[in-house]
Amino acid sequence: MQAEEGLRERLIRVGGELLDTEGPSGVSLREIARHAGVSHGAPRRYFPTHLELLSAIAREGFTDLATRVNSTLAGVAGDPRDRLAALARVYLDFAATRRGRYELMFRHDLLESGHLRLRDTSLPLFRLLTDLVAQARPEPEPPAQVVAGALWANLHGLVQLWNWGSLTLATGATDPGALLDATLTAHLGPAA
Amino acid sequence: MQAEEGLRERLIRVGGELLDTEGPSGVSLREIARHAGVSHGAPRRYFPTHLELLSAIAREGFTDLATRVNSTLAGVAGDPRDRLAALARVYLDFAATRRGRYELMFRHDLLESGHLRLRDTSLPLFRLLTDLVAQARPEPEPPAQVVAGALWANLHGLVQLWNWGSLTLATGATDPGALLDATLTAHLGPAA
DNA sequence: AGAGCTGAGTAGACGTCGTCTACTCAACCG
DNA sequence: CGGTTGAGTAGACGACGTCTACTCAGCTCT
Repeated sequence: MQAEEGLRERLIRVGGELLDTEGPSGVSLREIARHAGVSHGAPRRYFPTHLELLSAIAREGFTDLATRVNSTLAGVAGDPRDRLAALARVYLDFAATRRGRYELMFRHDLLESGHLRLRDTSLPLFRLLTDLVAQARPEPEPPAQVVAGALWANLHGLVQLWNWGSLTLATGATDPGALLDATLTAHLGPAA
Repeated sequence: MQAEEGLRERLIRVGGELLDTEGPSGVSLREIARHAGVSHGAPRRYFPTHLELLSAIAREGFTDLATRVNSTLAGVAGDPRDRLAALARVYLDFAATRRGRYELMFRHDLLESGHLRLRDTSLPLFRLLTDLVAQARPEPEPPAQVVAGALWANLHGLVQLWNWGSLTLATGATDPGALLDATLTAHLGPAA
């Protein structure tokens, strides 16, 4: 049984669904309101501006991603390299299946990142990544933070270029798995 | 002496300038027309739709990037590793100084990538990258195309996250140089 | 019980946007 | 000199984000 859902939660939910089905351009304030069954002015009570509604949806996306990562990692004990690979796969899968949300999450021009403390939800994820890198790569140089940054950038770029279709065209690959393996090997050394 | 500039070229030019000064959201069709000193309907004769004007601007961005890369590479002879590093630096510099254009170039939701043969201008760049990788990394595995794809993804992600400010916050770095070095070393092996 | 307040949502207006269409008007051609 | 064409203008349309005035049910306080 679901707890009764207020308009605020409904707007976030409907907005997220619309984002995945219609893409970021189809998610106007009025369209979300229509799908939620309220007038176009109603969202204003909870989200003074379109930006803030979108930011709330993005925020929910980050917490959702964090939840998935954590629950996946709970099931992969042991070798930090394997855990890192699992994390990367969850990341790619999230970006593929919740594509609209993922795009929004990194469209900083649409987000009021500062005010809504969006980073509070993305920073723990990065810390987790850094910790795993430090465990998987005992060498002190370059620092784990730097490797983690490069690795994250690589994952993020992989997703972007893949979703855009550039990598399919350029490398002829049919799924990003091979590129993911190359990425992990490059940053962490060969798999055990 | 400049050849006389038609409205078509003027729209692309002021659009690009506006993009760098105001960001992607400020570049409405009407705003470009205003800055070009024509009525809001005038662009329609050359660009039937807003999308096509933006695509033309993005296309010009790709050819500009290619020009910069080629002229830089012409001045860096010898070691393919050095040439690759130079290419990467030009890429990052382009993204930083012509930030608005760079953002647009990878906003596939705003671009009619297929129709305008946008990829015709980006594909040669990737071929160049692949060739340099093949020269810099004689090992056959993983294939140069895969390494080049991963490297490009890494560069692209580096730019995105850097411009967003995420990497500054997460890694404490003050410029992306350290991450770039780590990236190149990861994908190509240690520098000579 | 009845008056007054409050909070949630409605409805209409405003300016801007992209697009469409009808028009002006100078240049050119026979 | 009449007619055509091509470049740009001007006004309309619907959709958008925002703002503001309003309704109206539910609550409290005597």
